[in-house]
Amino acid sequence: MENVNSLIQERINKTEKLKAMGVNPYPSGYRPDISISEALDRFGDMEEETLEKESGLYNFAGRIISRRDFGKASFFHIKDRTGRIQAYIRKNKVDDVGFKIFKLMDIGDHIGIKGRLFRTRTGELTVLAEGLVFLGKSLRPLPEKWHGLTDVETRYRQRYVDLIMNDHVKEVFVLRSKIIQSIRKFLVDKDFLEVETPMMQPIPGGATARPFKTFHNALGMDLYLRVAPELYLKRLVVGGLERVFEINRSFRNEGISIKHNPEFTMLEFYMAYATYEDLMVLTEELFTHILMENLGSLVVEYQGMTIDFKPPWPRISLFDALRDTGRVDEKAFHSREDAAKAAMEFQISLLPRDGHGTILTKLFDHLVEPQLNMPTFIIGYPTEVSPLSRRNDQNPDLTDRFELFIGGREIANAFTELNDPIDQKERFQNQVALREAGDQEALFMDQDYVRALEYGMPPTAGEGIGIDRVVMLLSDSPSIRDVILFPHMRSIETGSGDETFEENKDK
RNA sequence: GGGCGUGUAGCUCAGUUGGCAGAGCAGUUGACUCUUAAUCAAUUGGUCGGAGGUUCGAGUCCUCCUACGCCCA
Repeated sequence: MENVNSLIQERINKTEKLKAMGVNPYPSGYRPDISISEALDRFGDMEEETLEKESGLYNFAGRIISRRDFGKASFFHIKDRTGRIQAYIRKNKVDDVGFKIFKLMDIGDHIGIKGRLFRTRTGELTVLAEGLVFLGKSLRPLPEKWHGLTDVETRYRQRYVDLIMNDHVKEVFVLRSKIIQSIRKFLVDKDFLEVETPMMQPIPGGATARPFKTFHNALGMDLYLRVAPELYLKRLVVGGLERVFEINRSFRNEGISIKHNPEFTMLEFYMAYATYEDLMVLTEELFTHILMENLGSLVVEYQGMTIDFKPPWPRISLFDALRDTGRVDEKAFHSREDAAKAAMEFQISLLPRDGHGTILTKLFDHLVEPQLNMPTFIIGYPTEVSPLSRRNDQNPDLTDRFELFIGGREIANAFTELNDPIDQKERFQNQVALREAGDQEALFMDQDYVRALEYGMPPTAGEGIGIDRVVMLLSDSPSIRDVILFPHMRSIETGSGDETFEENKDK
């Protein structure tokens, strides 16, 4: 158990004193009748004389976040979800017991204040307390008032403290929620149906990525956390749900970085009778909608660069983008050997099983992707790296697919869906061969998905958009951890008594 | 997996050439009924991330481990 330090002990002692006075340190049932922002909005601009006449008695509630004590009076600020306001308590305005209770309160405690508003000599709108209710004891001291909490590890591990101390953090997560609402509204207005598909899947699919594995005891079977909802959503299109979308978590058992969290949120949507070209237009429309609704502008400052989202966005083929760098020999586009040679020049690690298309895509990822700051559609992905995409009619080695890059990162991936069950089965077989050759990211054979296609999927296009990355762009956040409330961290040594961990270790 | 950096009081941080572990804020005690980083006086608080080593002596030097950050794979 953790050592109880003197600061916590001091607060426990105060709690005991409150109890001795007959005060419940954790009461329930108190209801504020005005929020802080409401009070500020309604009375903030009022002249002092009007304020005196108009301001009635209100019940406020909030957490004490600062205090300036005098002998028989005190100024302090309280904070609720909507804002912060100053309060003033005077011994002769509340009774002796009330003031004694206040003296036992600390920064961090929750308090209910009955009072009316006035303006101090310095002009700040302030609640003059006529009564107070103790609403909840905080046993741990909050970080310092001036520097606040800056230690990133503590900010992520104890997000609750981060949220108390850093208003900007809360704003990011409010924006995140609003962005998701905008997306939902945009799609619902276009007659898309929101659905939920399995996160625990017997066969993981829909993306080339390493999955997490778990075990269902009652069924006696392995299950995987999904790496994408794709194959289930497309089964629904086969079933006649011609426009579907899902916004939820996917899981990838890969490294953690500034742009990767093991669980992340993705929007995937599928639209029958549409092509990947239609989706480029739709994507521009969607981003315009999100940006105008939440930021009121199509121009965004991100980490010192200015990103202009005004459509149309350039569409460049992957090979052309690679050519345009001028850093890859033309021969690399025509033979695997020369592509491999080019990759070696840039110290890109290759595997013997990597085909020509894979090598060129790796070159693109290395040389082009980080440079694509303005919204850019890259089209013409090799079939080899696109096992679920429809082949291009002119060139079957390429697919009807695009990825969207913004701020040097992949934001979206979309394609006209492969709805030829025979071609799909062959693609799966190629993936299985890669898996057998040791590629842990390769797709599994999914017979049921092939069977679904055999019933006939209408011509369809689908897209996945990384929500976390979109929120990063719109909130000017450098790390994905800044837009995920509880990002993954290594667990701190829990000691030998952690039975839950021991029990699951063998699985 | 590799490289660089960081870890000292509840929080934010100093700590010199290896020589008594510090400051501000918070806390405690006292004064104070218009302050807002309130003020004034006094004062408590430490597994210097962990283990080992070098040394008369280690927060400081060395090795290993650990967590976090950044870069690379």
